Amino acid sequence: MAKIASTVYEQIRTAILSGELSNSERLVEEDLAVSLGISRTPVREALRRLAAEGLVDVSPNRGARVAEWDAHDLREIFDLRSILESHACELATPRASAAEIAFLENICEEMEALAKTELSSEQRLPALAAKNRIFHSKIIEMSNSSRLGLLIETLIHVPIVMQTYKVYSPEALERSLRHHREIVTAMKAGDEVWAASVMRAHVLAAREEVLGQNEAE
Amino acid sequence: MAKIASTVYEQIRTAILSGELSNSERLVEEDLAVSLGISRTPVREALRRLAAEGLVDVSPNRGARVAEWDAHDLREIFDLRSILESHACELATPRASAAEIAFLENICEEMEALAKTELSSEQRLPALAAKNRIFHSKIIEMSNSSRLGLLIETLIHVPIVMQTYKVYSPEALERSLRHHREIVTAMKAGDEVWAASVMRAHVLAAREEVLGQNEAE
DNA sequence: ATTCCTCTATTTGTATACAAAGATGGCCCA
DNA sequence: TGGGCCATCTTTGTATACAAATAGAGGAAT
Repeated sequence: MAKIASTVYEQIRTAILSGELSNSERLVEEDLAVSLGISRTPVREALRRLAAEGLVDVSPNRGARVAEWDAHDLREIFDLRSILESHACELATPRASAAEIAFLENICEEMEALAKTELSSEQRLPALAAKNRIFHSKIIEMSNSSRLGLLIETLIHVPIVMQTYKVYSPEALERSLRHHREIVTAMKAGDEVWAASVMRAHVLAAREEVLGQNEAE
Repeated sequence: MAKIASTVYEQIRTAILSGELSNSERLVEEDLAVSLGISRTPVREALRRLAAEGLVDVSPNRGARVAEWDAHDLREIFDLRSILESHACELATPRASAAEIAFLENICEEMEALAKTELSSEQRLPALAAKNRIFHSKIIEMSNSSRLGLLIETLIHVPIVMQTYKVYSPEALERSLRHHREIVTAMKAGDEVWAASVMRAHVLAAREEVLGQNEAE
């Protein structure tokens, strides 16, 4: 076990993203340390790191708690994602190789196949979400801008938390898959404006899907 | 003194931004601790925080060193800033109050007055840079998007480092001030597309100014 | 009964001690 | 003479001990 701090960081992060740690739950260093069988030092380091990523809030002398987000936060996040991911598309399009295009097309096919299966939503949604992340990550990677990737990475945490419990409607899912196809088509055509526009629409559509469910509560 | 870790964070950060710590210089925890008369613990926390902000690089078991940036990094950063700050303009324009517009106009006047003085570049550039930061920060604040502000904040560190030693040409300075004026005019007119476009041009122009000097070396 | 205050218990912040991983330099061998 | 290996020394990673600050409960005053 190389670094305890990194391990515990992953553990707490996973616990937050999976919803295991409820919203605004207090994260006491000592408690986490004993429950993991380690000392407070690496726990502390992990918490500060999570704070830097926005997954937990820490106040001086008052400790850390799981961060909380409302509809306004989600709107902000998706707006920014729509801008940054469409920029990634713009950068990626002129750089895209045939192999990369084929890779993206392959993901499209896999997702379409998954969507057609008769599995229950609970079974196929995680698989779809995983493929979806790969699709988006690939385009970001193709953009060849490490900082752009980092910015999007930090923005993506919160939607993941929300998605854990949300189910997309069949229409939204179909639209999403069509968007993916259209993005690849536009990139194949070398039209970065087209690709970027579809990506922006894609993320904004997702925003409405999530916000609609959330604001209705 | 409330929190030593925050104090030392500020100190190291200032030292990096002012160029006091040279590029890729090694930051040994023990050395920093004794030179500041404290223990390694808060130094360590400060270094990890700076790492999260991208000002230092840390490798496992090998410690931290001041981060290094090349022309490609700078290009990435200014590209992203141009997108994000123009978005801030777009959001800020419909929300701008008369008082806020007046505030921005006031900064424009102060900067123009500073530019006209007969002081040497070394004297007036820091003052101009400070006003410039206030101008941009104000617009970001007016956009009412805390995450947008955070993203831009992290992107801004590196250009500050570079600007420390760079001197803008008189033409670039004048163009910059005209951009500021035009941004305020566009916001006053309630035209967010205009405002955002000028802001984007403003940041991209700055990019060329910095890159031109840097790539020439 | 309510509000404010104080005291205590809990929790965070910092220091120090110890363990583990890298870097460095010299020495041996080819 | 040059390259590779071992020992040591430096530096980071983790644990523990102690100090400072906050939160919460209980009591006193109004």
